[in-house]
Formats: sequence, structure tokens, C-alpha cells
Amino acid sequence: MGTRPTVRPNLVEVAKASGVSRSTVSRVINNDPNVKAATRERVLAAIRSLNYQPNIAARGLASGRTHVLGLVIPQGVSALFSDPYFPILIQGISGACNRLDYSVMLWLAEPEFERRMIRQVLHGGLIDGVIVSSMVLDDPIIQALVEHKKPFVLVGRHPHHTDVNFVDTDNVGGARDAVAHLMRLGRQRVATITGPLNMIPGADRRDGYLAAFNERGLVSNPDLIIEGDFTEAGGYLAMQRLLPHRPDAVFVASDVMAIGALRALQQANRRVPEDVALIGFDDIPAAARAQPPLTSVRQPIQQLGDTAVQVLLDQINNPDQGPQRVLFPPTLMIRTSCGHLMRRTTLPGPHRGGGI
Amino acid sequence: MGTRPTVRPNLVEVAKASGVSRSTVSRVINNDPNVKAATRERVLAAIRSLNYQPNIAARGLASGRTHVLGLVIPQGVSALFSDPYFPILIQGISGACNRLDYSVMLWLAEPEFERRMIRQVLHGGLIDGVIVSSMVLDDPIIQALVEHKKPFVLVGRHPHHTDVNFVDTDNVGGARDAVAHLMRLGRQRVATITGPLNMIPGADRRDGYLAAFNERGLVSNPDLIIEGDFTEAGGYLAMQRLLPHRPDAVFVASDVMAIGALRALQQANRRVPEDVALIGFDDIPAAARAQPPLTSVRQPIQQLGDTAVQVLLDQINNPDQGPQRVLFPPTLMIRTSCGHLMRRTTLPGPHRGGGI
DNA sequence: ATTCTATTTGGGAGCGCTCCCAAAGTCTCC
DNA sequence: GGAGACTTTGGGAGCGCTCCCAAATAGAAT
Repeated sequence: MGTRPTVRPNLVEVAKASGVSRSTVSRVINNDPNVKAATRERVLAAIRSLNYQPNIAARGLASGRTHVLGLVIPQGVSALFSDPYFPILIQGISGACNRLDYSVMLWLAEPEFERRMIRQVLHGGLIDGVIVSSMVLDDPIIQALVEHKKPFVLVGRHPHHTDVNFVDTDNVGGARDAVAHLMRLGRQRVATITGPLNMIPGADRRDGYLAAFNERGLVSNPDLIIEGDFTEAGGYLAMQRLLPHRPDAVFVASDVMAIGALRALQQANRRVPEDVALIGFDDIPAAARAQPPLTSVRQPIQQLGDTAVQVLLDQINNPDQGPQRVLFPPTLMIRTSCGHLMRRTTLPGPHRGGGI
Repeated sequence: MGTRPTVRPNLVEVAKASGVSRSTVSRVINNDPNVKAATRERVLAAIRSLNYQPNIAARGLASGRTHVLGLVIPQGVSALFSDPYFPILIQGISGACNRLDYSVMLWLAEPEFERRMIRQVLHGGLIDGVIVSSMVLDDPIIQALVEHKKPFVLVGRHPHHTDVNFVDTDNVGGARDAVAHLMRLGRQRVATITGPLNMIPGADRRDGYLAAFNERGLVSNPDLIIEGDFTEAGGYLAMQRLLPHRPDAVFVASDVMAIGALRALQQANRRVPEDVALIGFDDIPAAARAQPPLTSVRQPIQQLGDTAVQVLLDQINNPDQGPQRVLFPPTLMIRTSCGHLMRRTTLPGPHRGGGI
């Protein structure tokens, strides 16, 4: 400690220390098979003893490959606080990058800096590929990535760009299954609190709700569809607006909103699940801890992030293959809030009022 | 659209387009004052028309400055999901970086990849400085940063490294004020659920609790101090262990734990605040929405991130100045859960039991 | 041993930028 | 009008790496 210089060694010094040329060291660190085993060992020993780490900037300059991925999270800032979705996603992405020897650059795109961000992603030369977790339809970054042929993968499908890489949860299917479950339990007035319908998961989950009706030849009641905003407060307000229409079940498009809805129900003295059954979406940790524990559609968020990295690297390494599309099936986690099969006698009458 | 080449223009092309030399263009993009105004205009026009963006890798190689900051979040992964602290901190850091024309590389340090991460941060040559949001005492990254003289700033003070840059909330003071408030309201048996005591904010907030006793010449009761783990479940369990010791107030070292504690109290039919007053820490959004709304010590998390960036850039630009230490005073957000001044008649008896 | 091929290694060139020093241009003042 | 000082510009060198081609070496076949 202390005698070793704190300056970074470079290729040439490693080469000198192991008695080979620059090129050979380069081959070793890039796993080129054309190196004799003995030579490779010698070089690796020198690398270890000098604590050598290739300079990413130089490597990026020379090869155009930096082993850095960009993660772009557009959309309003607010959701990032309130919903554990993004932290878990970031976790999944970061874990995969650690494992695969990549690094992550993070852009939380604020609209006012979006143009600069796009320029930097596309032209900065520092990024091998981009993971975009956009949920809004008209995101300029996607168009820019397509035009500049930058490798990228979407987390969450995009209806206008179907021929690009994406990984997603089957939001439509998950919502449909949840609503079908409520119907199977005998609920007659199944409502939904949607996400913002200009966000793709918002629209998809709404479509799943509608699909459950269509499949049974039923028509949905527009009064029972309220648009929320994926926040707790939004779920609370939406539930309040829904109450006069006497739903006996609500499919809420996110757990965070469902928790808000639950609060509104309790305030109105409606029992869950006896008076109103509730199913959320995402299965965040708080869902299981709610009172009553919240039935929820679980999506494998961390796996989404992990897979996004794999798809992106695959695309970077084989640019000529077609786009990959991965859709994970969600799982309905049945807890208390959706209730059991209703016996005829407990079917709600036209208007029961609430209360203990 | 379409005719413009998708390849990135470089300095030489900008130089050619504006009829000056490479060097002059370089001066313009680096805001060197030694450029005639007319020339500068001409170059800027060319930059705009070519949509030029300096190559970060090349710039980093040549100058050793990349305009990239590293953000290292060590510690177990779990806290990242459950607590909005980190998302908000990241938000603050990212916002400041956007404003100041920097980018962020994110490392969620998993222990198994920590050595590689450190090597990359220190020797990768891609990072101008590092923001470390460590909360554990024996973090190897901090030692490594000190030894290699890499500019860095801690978010959260570190008791062993007092001569380094840091920004922090005054955790001791915030906790002391919260406990003093409970005492002033007439509570007799003020307990605390601490964070993990090997985490710095955990220890600091415990110390603040103790300080409130010391300042009044009181001694604290060890039975009323339970170590938690900053999770909801941990707060729930800690509260259960605390109940037999009949606290009439609890200072909980984080809101997430406080929400768990609240759940335990309600399950045990203890009224909040009548039987047990509660104060949390952090003032996360969920605190205000709890039932009853949770009194909490607010720390300016986003500002912490923002300031960390400023301090770090300051340090990068003036490496010879001494370390900066910034301590933000927290604010006690008084809501329902801590109750009002107790009249003598409502002082709790030895054991009242709970219940509606 | 000799030729031919396959494997392994070495060194030049260049990625796009900054830094430095020297050259050219401009202004001032006696 | 020319010396001196200051401002502005240009071009060489080099950051640490990869890529490519050529050279050296080893191995196989005759």
C-alpha cells in the first residue's frame, strides 16, 4: 500500500510487464482465441498485479463499443417516487449489467432537457445501446432511435412501433384474467379504474377489462370505467367518483391506485371484499400488506429489466437479426380483497348502502 | 429528413463547414473566451446545422474530463424497493446533472460485483467524480476513493471519514426535536424504533433520541429502544416487541417503519394518537396519507441530491480547496399521529388496554 | 530437410478530441 | 510607420485503445 503508483497503468505497461506486445494484451482482454494459453496466463498475471482496467473512453473511441448501455426513463417525474415499479426495473437492469460486464447510464428525461438527452444518446458516442422505458405514445426518443439505427429495446410495447425489440408484460391478458376472475366469483357490476389512457399500460389494461366482457358476450357499462393516473391520490378520487354507480367489484390498473381506492372505500364504510371486491395490478410489496391483503396481477418487473438487457446485447452483437419481442405472462395473486365465490343469498341488492 | 447522413459529424467537418480550424471549433464548444465573436457565431451556426455533438469518449481520452458522474448506491438491494428515499435522491441528482450538462452512471453495488465496480469507477477513465450514497460503516468504496484521490462526495456523513465532502440531513437534530416534541406534549414513556445501528442514519437518529433525554436530565429506558431495519415489516415486528413495555409515544426512525408500527398498533387495538403517539422520519408522500396522518421529520431528499452534484463539481473544478460539509436542517411536519398537548386527565394509566 | 499451411505475435494507423506552442492578425502609441 | 503588446488562429502531438496486415513461429505433410 502506498508504494504502488495511483496512476492508471495502460496497455503498454501491461505489455512491458508481461513481455509481449500491445496487441497481444488487447487480444487477451478481449478474449480473442488466437492467443497461446501460456501467453494468456502471463498477460493475465500482469493485469492482475498491476490492477489494470481498460480505459473505457479509449476503447470506445477505437472500437465504437463502450460496454455502456443507456437507460432512458421519460415521462413525468412524479410516478418515479410513488410507484416501486421503476426502482425494481432499474434493479433488474443493473443486476443484468453487472453480470454481463456492462455499465448503465441513467437519463431521467425531463422534457426541457429531452433534446439534449437525445443528442447525447445518439451522437455522444458513449453508448452501445439504449433501454427505453417509455409509456407514453408520442415519445420523440423512440423515433430518433429508429431513424439513427441505434440499437435499442423498449420496456413496454409500443403500438406505433411494432417492429422493434421490446419486452413487456401481457397487460391485456393480465387484466382480462383479473376481471374474468371477479365475474366467475359472481360479481355483477365489475368496474375499473384505469391508468391514464394515453399511457400504453393504461390503455392495455383497460382493453383487457373490455375483453373480459366481450368474451362473455357482455357489454361494459361506461359509468363503471373511470380514468385514473397511477397515483394513490388518483385512485382515491376515482373510487369516490365510482361509488354512486354501485360497483360490487373494481379492477384497479395499479396497486398504488388500488390502495387509494381501498382508502376511499373504507372511508365510505364499504366492506372489502363483502361489498366491493378489489383487484390491483403489479403486486408491489405493499399489496400483500394492505388491509385486507390485496389480490393483484403480478408482473415480473425485475425479470423484465433483466431480459431487456439480454435482448439489447443480443441486438448489438447481431445487428442483422430481426427484432425480438418478449411477452411475460402475469400471474394473478389471489388474496383476500377479491373475496370468494358469492352465494346467491349474498348477492348485493340494488343499493345496500355501506356500513358495518 | 433522410438526406442528411446519419453518421456523426466530427470536429473536422464542423471546421470545414465554418472555414476555421479544428482548434477554433474546439475553443467554441469549450467556451474559450479567445475567439472573436464573429467567428464564434459562424462556428455555432455550423454546429447547429450539422447537429454536431462532441464525442464524449474522445473528449474524455484527450482531456481526462468526461462530464460523467458516477452514482454508487451500495448496501443491500432490498431498501431500494420499499423506501422512496433513493428514487427521490436519484431524481435530485439527475435533475442537477441535466441542468449542469453532466450525465450519470449508476452502480447499484451488489457485493459480489463490488470489486469490479470499484475498479471500473477508479480506473475506467470514464468518470470525473463519484457520488456515494452509502449508509454502512465499512464500505470499501470510500477507502478506495480516498486512496486514489478520485473526487467524490458522500450523501450522508461518515463517522470515520470526517475530512471528506458530504451533504447530509441533520439526523441527530431532527430526531432530538421529534422526541422533544413528544415530551413537551406530556408523553411519559417515549420509545423508539431505530434503524439498523450499523447504518449511519440509524445510529444518528438513535443518538438524537438519547440527546433529548440527556438535555432534560432524564435517562432513557433500554426496554423502550428496539432496533428495526428500515422496512415496513421490521417496523411492524418492532412495535409488537415494544407493546408489552407500554410506551405512550414512539419515535420511529423512518416513515416506512412507522407505517408498519401503525399497523401493529391498530391490530393490537391501540389508538393513535390517544394511546400511543407516533412520529416518523423522512416525510415520504405516504406519511400524509396514513390513517391517522403521520407526523414526520422531513428531510429535503431531492435537495440533498442536487447539492451533492454541486459540491462534487466544485471539488472537481477546484481540487485544492478543502472538503465541503453541508448539513440540512430537517423540519418537523406535525400531523395527527403525534396528538396534542395532553391534559392531566387523559394521561394514560399504568395499563389501559386498547380498543374502540 | 523442405515446403506449405495454420497459428500466434508485432507494429502502424487512426478513432475524435484537447493541449500546447508558434504563427498570423490587430491594435496602440510614440 | 514601425516596434511592441495583445488577441486570435492553426497545426502537431498524443490520450489508450482496436483493427488490420504483415512477420514470425510452430506444426504438418511430403
